Amino acid sequence: MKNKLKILLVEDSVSFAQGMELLLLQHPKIEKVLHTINYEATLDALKINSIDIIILDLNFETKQFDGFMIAKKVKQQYPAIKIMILTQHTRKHHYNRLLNECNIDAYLDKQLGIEETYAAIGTVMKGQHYIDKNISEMLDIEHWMQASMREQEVIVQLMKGLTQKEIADKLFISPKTVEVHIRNLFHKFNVKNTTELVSKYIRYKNANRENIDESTSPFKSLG
Amino acid sequence: MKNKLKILLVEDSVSFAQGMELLLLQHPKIEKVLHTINYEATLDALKINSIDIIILDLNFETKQFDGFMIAKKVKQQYPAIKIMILTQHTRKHHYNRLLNECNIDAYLDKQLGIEETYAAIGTVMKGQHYIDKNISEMLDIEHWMQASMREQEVIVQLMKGLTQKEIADKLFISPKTVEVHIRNLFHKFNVKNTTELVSKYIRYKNANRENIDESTSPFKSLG
DNA sequence: ATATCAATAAGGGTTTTTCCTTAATTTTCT
DNA sequence: AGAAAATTAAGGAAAAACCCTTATTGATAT
Repeated sequence: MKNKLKILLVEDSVSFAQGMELLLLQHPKIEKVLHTINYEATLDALKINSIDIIILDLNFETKQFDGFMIAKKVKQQYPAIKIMILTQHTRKHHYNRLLNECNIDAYLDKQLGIEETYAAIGTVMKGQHYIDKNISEMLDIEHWMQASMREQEVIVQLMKGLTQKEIADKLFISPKTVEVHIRNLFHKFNVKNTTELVSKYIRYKNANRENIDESTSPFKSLG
Repeated sequence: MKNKLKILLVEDSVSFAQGMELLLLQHPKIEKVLHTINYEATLDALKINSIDIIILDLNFETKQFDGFMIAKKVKQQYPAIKIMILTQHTRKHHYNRLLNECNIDAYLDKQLGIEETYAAIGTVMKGQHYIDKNISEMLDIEHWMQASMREQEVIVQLMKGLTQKEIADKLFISPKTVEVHIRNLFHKFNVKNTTELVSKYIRYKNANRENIDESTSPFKSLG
């Protein structure tokens, strides 16, 4: 990595992109940061600029901004450009599609700090893939998505230290039913007891950090 | 809060301060960000500048940079200035000393995002105290510091879902001893069973985020 | 419409955890 | 050196967790 890097940030949240740009430019190896917000602008930018890395924010909510399409098209036209995915909502099928169909180079959790991004850039420029720890961990226990509502209610009570009997009283069901829910959770998530269950659950929850999720942009009002 | 805010950042890690400065200046209500790295420079800066808020990074490791002294002195000389503490290693006695002796206005976890800082600034400028959620949670279970080495080893195995017998075999001690360690932990941390124990433990560990702790600065090399 | 899945529940049995007490040895701190 | 805390361990008993099987109801999906 002798030359300085030129990065294109594809991100539909302008304020987030601005903060990101400032942080990226802090790094001595990063020379230039461009910013586009959609498919057309991205391809236009690539025509007139030489870009090393695209950092692509996958926002699956909006339809007019399809990260998959951008990733695929760019990799076809410019195979040398590294594509790094930034996301908040990881799903296993997204992950598989991006890695296999689109040949992306890195997969990062948006909630993580800039240091994670720097590390990913280093790895990717060496020609290796970089999958962020939280995301790979999350994928392992992606079964959480398969947990039913009732099952999740039970886990929440387990974390508080309630017994099966106490949970039954709280949810107005039989202790035997609570037992079934717990046993089903054991099988779904391949754990041996409630201790391991909540252990995995909390680590997953934390990898997802849903409490911070509300604020896509770090720039809120001061009230 | 009609006027724009002038902030003084007291921080011994220059790179961290620079990133922080950029982020703070992103906010429309923040006009100016100064930066000092020690006691004398801070008092000098206060003599020639009108400052609204001091964001003070408490680094308890180094002795030449005593956050307590700065906080106390500033509050004596300039009672109108709000002091916000940024820290990575929260301890209950630090917290008490800062709030009671030094009259600081906010207490924040360094690992958290800029949005937390913005929220804290808003609260503090209204004259209220702001104690970040992670920190208050951490203080509640600050007893973790009282857990012995052996007890912590046992918790780690509990999280993996091992039974008392299995833990005993792993640590080459009697199951009865494992039982004693677990029972002692119950009393120390005021929980009812292992499930609640590991639940609290992981949440504490995560509030502390020791895995990210190594890197004080977000600006690492690209390798 | 019919198969699949979520949620409910029970009987009966084994294993594990949890609580109570008591106590010896080692380590650590003052 | 002496006190305090950590680590070790046991016997006995109650409570809870865990495993297996079977079964009904309601919702949802192909």
